[in-house]
Amino acid sequence: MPTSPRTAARALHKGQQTRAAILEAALGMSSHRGLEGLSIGALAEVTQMSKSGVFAHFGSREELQIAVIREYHARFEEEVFFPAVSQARGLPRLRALFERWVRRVSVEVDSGCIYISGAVEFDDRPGPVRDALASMVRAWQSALERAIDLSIKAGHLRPDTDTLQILFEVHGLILALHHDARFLRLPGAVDRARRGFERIVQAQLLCDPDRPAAHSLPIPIPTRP
Amino acid sequence: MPTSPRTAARALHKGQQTRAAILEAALGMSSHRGLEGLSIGALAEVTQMSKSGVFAHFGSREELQIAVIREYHARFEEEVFFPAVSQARGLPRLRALFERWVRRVSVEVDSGCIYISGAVEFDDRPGPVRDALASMVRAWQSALERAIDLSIKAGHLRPDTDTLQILFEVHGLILALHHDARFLRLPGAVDRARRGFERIVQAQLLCDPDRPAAHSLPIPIPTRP
DNA sequence: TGCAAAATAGCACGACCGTTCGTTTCATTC
DNA sequence: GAATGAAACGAACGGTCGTGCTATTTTGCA
Repeated sequence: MPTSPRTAARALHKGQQTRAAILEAALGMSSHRGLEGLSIGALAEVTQMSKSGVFAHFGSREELQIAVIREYHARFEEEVFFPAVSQARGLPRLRALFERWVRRVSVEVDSGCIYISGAVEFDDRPGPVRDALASMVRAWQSALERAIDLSIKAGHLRPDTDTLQILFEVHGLILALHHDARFLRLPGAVDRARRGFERIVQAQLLCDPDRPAAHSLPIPIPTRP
Repeated sequence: MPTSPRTAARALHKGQQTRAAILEAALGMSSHRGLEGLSIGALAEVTQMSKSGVFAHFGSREELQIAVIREYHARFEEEVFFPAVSQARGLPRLRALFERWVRRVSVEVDSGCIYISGAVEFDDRPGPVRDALASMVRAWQSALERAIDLSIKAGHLRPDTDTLQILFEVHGLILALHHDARFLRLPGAVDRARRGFERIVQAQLLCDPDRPAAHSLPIPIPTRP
């Protein structure tokens, strides 16, 4: 297969290639230590490079942090959002979104969610990093908001449903899951989150367009390549 | 009033006095920057002392962090727990606990809850700080657990109520409140938390021993001396 | 194959970190 | 007033941090 060298789909130039490798390591590091725990020196050690070599790819620590946030967002979309929007509008799609979100967070029991840790680290530290983080979180929240709205419009949820209230409570379930599973290391938090979700949905249910219990969705467990 | 100088109830010796002042400043600092953001140098600047002067009172940064956690816990108890246990067993007490918890977190919109930020900072950083934090959080959670259990035993909540599930969901509401109010700066998060709590309680209600809407409890707003 | 450009290394800087140590200040007691 | 013990200071240490510089190597294209 002849690849035109400059714009070839996958034939990254050396620079972009190592940049991607650095970003990969940075993603792992900030999942563990948080975005503030991201250190160029430690990153250089992991990637077997010099500090300045790592540094040159991003120009500043702040830019690196923002790049990490963007990369995390892209992966989150790919793993949670995109597969779920292939489901039918309304409750099935909303269920798929939540289920994949739960799975993502429970996979992250050993690595942490950057949205959640970042929200705590930057909640009163204004600047471009916080802005980037907040805009990503808002994007995800309005995606959920749309899914809830569609569930109402589709007649799956009661028309007097308070969309933002549902969003608030569902988000709370995820945060509690992250807290209990990751900090307290309690078992069974995943099921508690799922049961909480079902309880919220049941209370607003008009008619269930899906199987009654959504505990075993036929969604294949996503594997990261 | 003659005070015997050594064991006088309130006449703290100079050492304990400045130690308390340092702790006060440290509490404020770690509410804003997190326990990891606590810096002896910055603390010395705030308290108008030398770094080594501050240091000597705690022996290490870790000990300082643990002292901060203990102090935070004591204040949390005094402000949330103790006043609430004066309420009648069962739902009234549970409502009071939640309401005071909500108020505390919403006051902390400008300063942050150490339990929440600490959980994120130390979720995979083992050591004495994490242990201290976890034991305080667990203490608070089991206090809530007891209150929920008493609500069941008192016949206020259905006997088949899953105590830990309620605890999980209620905790999620607080975390969502902290996230939305503090990071996203969304208005109305406090009411969303209250409505979420009422929804959870209503679903498990046997007979309401209190006024139907618990939005305006006759609890005086606690003011910190 | 050669050459420009991109990528990386090496080194040093200033700042801040927690910690140590010897000294000085101060209040209390004999 | 001298002696004693606690409290605070000041300077320094070794370390890590992000960030500039300047070489040097590597890469990709003519």
